[in-house]
Amino acid sequence: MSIYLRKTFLEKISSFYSYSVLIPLTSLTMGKNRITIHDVAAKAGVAISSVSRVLSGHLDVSEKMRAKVEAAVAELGYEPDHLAQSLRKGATDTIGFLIRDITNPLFSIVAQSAEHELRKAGYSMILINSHGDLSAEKENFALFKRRRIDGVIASLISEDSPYVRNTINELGAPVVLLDREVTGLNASAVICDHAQGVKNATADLIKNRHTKIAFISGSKDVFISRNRFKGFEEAMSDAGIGIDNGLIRFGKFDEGFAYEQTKDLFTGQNKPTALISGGIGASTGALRALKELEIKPGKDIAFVALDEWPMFDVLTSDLSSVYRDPEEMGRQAARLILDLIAHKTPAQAVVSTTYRPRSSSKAVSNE
Amino acid sequence: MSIYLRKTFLEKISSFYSYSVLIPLTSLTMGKNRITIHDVAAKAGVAISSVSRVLSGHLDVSEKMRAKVEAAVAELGYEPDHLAQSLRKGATDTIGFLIRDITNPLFSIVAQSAEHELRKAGYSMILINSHGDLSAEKENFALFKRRRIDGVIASLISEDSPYVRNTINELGAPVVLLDREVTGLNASAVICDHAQGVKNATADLIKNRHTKIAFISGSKDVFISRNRFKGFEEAMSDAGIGIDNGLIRFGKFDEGFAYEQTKDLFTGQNKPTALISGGIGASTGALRALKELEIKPGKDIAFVALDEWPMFDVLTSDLSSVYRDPEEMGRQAARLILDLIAHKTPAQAVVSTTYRPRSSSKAVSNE
DNA sequence: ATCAATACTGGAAACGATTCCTAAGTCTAA
DNA sequence: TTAGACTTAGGAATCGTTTCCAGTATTGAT
Repeated sequence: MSIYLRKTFLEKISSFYSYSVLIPLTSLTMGKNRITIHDVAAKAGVAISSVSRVLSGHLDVSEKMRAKVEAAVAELGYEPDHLAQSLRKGATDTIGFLIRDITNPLFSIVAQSAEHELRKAGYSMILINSHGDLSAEKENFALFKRRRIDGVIASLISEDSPYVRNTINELGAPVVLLDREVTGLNASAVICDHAQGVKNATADLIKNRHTKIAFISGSKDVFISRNRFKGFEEAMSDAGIGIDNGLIRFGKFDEGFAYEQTKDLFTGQNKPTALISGGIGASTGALRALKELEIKPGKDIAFVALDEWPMFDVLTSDLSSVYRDPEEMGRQAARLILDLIAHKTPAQAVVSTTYRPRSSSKAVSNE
Repeated sequence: MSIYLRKTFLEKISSFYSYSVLIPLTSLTMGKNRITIHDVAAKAGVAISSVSRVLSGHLDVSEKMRAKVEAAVAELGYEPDHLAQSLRKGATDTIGFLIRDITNPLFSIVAQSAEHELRKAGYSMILINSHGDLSAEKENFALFKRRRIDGVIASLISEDSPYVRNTINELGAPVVLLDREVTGLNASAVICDHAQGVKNATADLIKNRHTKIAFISGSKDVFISRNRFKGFEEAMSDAGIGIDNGLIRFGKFDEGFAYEQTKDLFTGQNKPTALISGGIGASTGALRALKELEIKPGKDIAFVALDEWPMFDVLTSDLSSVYRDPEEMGRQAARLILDLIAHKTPAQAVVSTTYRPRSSSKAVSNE
């Protein structure tokens, strides 16, 4: 037996020589001499199945065997090949993270937080960006499938739709969605309770005698916009103030849209006295427009940004905000995907939002 | 409209309970019935080797064979298993990206930009964070090795050292380093020409009659600090101004260090009239300290931040900066690692920095 | 001392592809 | 018509593991 093994070992050794003669450069850098379970078995004089058994902590191994194998492993510095393990076991210990948009620093924090959490559980994370492109998103799911990812955390472009349902079903792996409501699927979700924070923010503006409050957000078809607007509506109706539809601007999430709408709002007939802008892109656009119009948030008008971005508190001129904790979102997403992999039933995690009043919302309406 | 919204919201609340009732079936979605090359071969009535040959575009296949196989592939919707391909080919088409620190939004942009570029070349990217912890960094390299990554892009914690050399050599895959000088290795690097931008910034401050310019940066052992300081020194010596060592503060990259140093500088005897802070963390700390001291950058003192962060231009009170393009860094890193994988010789890419004067550096010294 | 039960171990078959080697088939030329 | 060259297709080995199955050695009971 052991003779046979030794023979194959020598054969392997000799094959290294022929390789290195043929390709001296690559073999030097690429560490062609990978140590495999065969080498360990040969060194210890046992069968490869025994090595595997020891390493995977199987019950039926004698102390002598365990000692022999562990000595050989230590001496050779053997580490199992994750690739081969994956192929055999059918699990890659890898989670795909699909991010929708580069420009949103919030999501990169979510991603990194999720990565940290997953790593603790022995998983790695593959990060892919869709660049806001729907066909790229579909392609990315296909890539995940080919790579036999164990699960996906996704910040989707599209909303609940047959398309999403198909894609997720075809994937053949559990999915956690960020800020999306998708029903009737084997998918969990991390949902933010935007409404609560926006409601509090709006109520605070109303307390400062604002009634003409403008509201800019992305597409109305998307959960996040609807949910934010819901908080806005509730606060207004609680105060008995009618909503002026001319001040409500749904459209796109990008900076350009918010920029134009803000310009339009504050150069028109019916000027608002306060502005709530939904999303980081939108806030950026709105602030840029205000700057050009020489309107000072906190002085000339009241302003609340929905979502914060890195260094928000230090760097902005004391902007009020509705805050959600991106690290918490990442942690929850990781937890949910691990639960799904462990065959628990899908669930939703709700992350709360909090209104953080700063000086920009202190401007009092004098109308 | 609002009725619709309220309805979905209620659905959401109740979904905590209803989900598990509606969908008890995890195995249905888990697609156990994977289609393999065997299935395709059987369907087409040919050998699996022939299927492989067709799919890999090998020359010696007849038209009839190609048609048969392609029909079977299309009908079954077959997609090759990337895992099995990797094992056989010895390449995983995967690049590891090692990021040093979550808190730096600049690097998350670098990562995403690199990912975009690598994806175009058929590679995926695994993202791992070291959280500034040296032992975690070492572990992460080991993980990459076990996963048979084809190459690594790394923003290292440590500087050129035997430790780094060992780690990289043991990895057995090419490496691209970000902002690090490591010599005598099969490693490429993306290096930023910090000196140039800092020199221009300093010269501008000098032009406004500043001579007492404070300089805060991280550890002096690190390339980025040395290189930045070099630009500072050059501008000062060009102007014939001696450097006051009491105003130079090397230490750590974190916010806390810069905060303390700034407080110390501006409450001491020998107050500077201008401040250059190196790195995003440092700038944050410095700005926070200045805010507490009620010193206004651009009015009471001149201020230049090294590196920008997302939405820099809109959100800060017109801070001057030395800018480097993180997307360009990502692109260069991707290009370099692909070159190394293609067995080209290691190279360095130099990314330039530019001084962006804004109002915060316009304050003129009146001493 | 013999037999059954138990504890370990080794061999071999997966996992899903690629690729080398060889054999069969086709075609041209003598 | 047949030998030789050239295509084309199939079989089997391989990548590095895990895991099932069967076989041997050991133990305890009768």
